[in-house]
Amino acid sequence: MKNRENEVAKQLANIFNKIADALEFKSEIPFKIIAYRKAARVLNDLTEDIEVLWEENKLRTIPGVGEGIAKKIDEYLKTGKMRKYEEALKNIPSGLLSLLNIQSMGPKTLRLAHNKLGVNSKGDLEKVIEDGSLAKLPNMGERKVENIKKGLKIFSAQEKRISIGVALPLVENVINWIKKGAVAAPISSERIEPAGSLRRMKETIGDIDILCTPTYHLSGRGKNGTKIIEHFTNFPETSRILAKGETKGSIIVNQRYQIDLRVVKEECFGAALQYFTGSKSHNIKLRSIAKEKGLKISEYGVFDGAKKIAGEKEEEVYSILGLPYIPPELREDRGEIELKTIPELINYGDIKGDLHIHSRYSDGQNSIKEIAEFAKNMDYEYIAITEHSKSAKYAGGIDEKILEQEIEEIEQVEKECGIRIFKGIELEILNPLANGLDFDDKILEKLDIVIGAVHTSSKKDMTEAICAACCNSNVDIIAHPTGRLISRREGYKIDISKVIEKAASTNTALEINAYYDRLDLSDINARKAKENGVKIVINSDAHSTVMLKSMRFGIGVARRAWLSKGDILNTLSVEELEDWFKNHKR
DNA sequence: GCCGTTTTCGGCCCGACTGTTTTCAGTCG
Repeated sequence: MKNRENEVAKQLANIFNKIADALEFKSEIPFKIIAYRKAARVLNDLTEDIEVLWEENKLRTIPGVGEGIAKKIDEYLKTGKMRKYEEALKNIPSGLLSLLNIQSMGPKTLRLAHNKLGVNSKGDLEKVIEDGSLAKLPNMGERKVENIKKGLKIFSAQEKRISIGVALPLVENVINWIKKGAVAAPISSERIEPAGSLRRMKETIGDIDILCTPTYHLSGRGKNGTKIIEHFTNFPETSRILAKGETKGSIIVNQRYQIDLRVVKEECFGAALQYFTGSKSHNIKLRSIAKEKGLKISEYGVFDGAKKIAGEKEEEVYSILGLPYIPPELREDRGEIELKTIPELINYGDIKGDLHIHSRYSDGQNSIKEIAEFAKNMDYEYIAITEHSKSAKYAGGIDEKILEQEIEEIEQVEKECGIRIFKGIELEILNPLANGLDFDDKILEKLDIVIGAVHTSSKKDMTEAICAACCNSNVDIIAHPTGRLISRREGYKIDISKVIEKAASTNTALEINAYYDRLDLSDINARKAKENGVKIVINSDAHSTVMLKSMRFGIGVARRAWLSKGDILNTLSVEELEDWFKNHKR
């Protein structure tokens, strides 16, 4: 039996990453660090159950796991401990290594700040920035400190928010846990749903809210709410219980994530769901509309004087105000309340294929065949294999010769698996000085799909280079157009409005990259692109088969951007898409 | 610490960029 989302493999990945951080901090040989990081990455995305592999003595079949790491995994699975981990973290204050996540703060700088200035925490770091002592260290200066300060700002802003990619699976686990503790109630229609920014599919989430009705009760006697909440607070990964009552429970999970559960009566569930979903400004506007009509909205329902006139279903709350039902992803007070008709948003089942996937040929984890089979199981009609091109050396970029070999393999697998596999490349857009694209047109013409992409973190303005790529008749899509990483860095320097205009005039599609730390384009930019008539494509940018599942985060962004099925390239059928590839730049 | 159609030892992770220097150290992808 597969354990929950391969929890143990993820724990191990986390441990190996921390070891790598610690070794980096101690300036160990880089190759060891790389090896730990690789093992961590592979374990994090592992599809097989790690404990099964362990029992069958097959740990070493995992790529990146050799004798040393296999031994450490074995030790951990046997004893729940790992000596190497404890040893690596010895003498390093807890919390210090997390500062490595600050942009421009690498292991060398951190060590220097720690050794010379006694920096042990974020607070210490802020202090030595302010009093100027950090800038006085060797090889440091005003500008470096300024960059760290900026990095710190992003780090602080994101520190308390949870990425949707972490929050959603976590909530699903918690909901399953609550359901598992429930006994089918005599009344049907028991309900449990996440609310808040998570339900609105925001890219980052503050606290996680879950609502349920008391019909989710445990066997035994006692008040329903109390029982449910008692069970909720026993969630295995709970590190602290903040509150535990009859209608509300609140826990901290894994030392970091706050989750609230509210138990609300069946007849109020719709109103409560609406209320707790927000956003705040959306709700304020609804309340003012209600007021004009002489009504009052609260989490308990819609009231005409003392009389409750709606509340069981969320739809009622809107209809009673004379509004169409507004999907959660639109509730940001960005004009959705004023709409006469709500756009038909793309649905989670509308995507027919994934057009940006890496296999083992570059830095992906799986073979083309594994990817094809997985995609077929997801009911996709097609996929595209798009490795990094040769200049992306750090990501195992491939040259023309290997690309030709890969094309042959793709054709072979396509025959075997019966799913259309487009032959593609994620083509490096070189920085302005290096001029142009990574491959010449001759080879690009052989491919079905060319995705132009920038990866280098150059501070040069990339607008012109990307616009030039749009003008190339072989380039179909621009991947992750701004290059931001939500938790770590702003994008590269780019005038996104210009890129959108150029994409529109050249019929180049722009990507919503569904990887949860990118979600790039953002909902705001994607909406701008739509308004300019740009085609959007939602891609997973998967480096492993598991990552193919992250498509839903991209669809969330698309919904928040008011996109419909018709705006999105990979809702087309195979034939329509082939047609598009052939003709969009003619 | 991993890995092997060149190897059980000796490669692997390299190049661009920034900001610090006066020839180079550190970060990033």
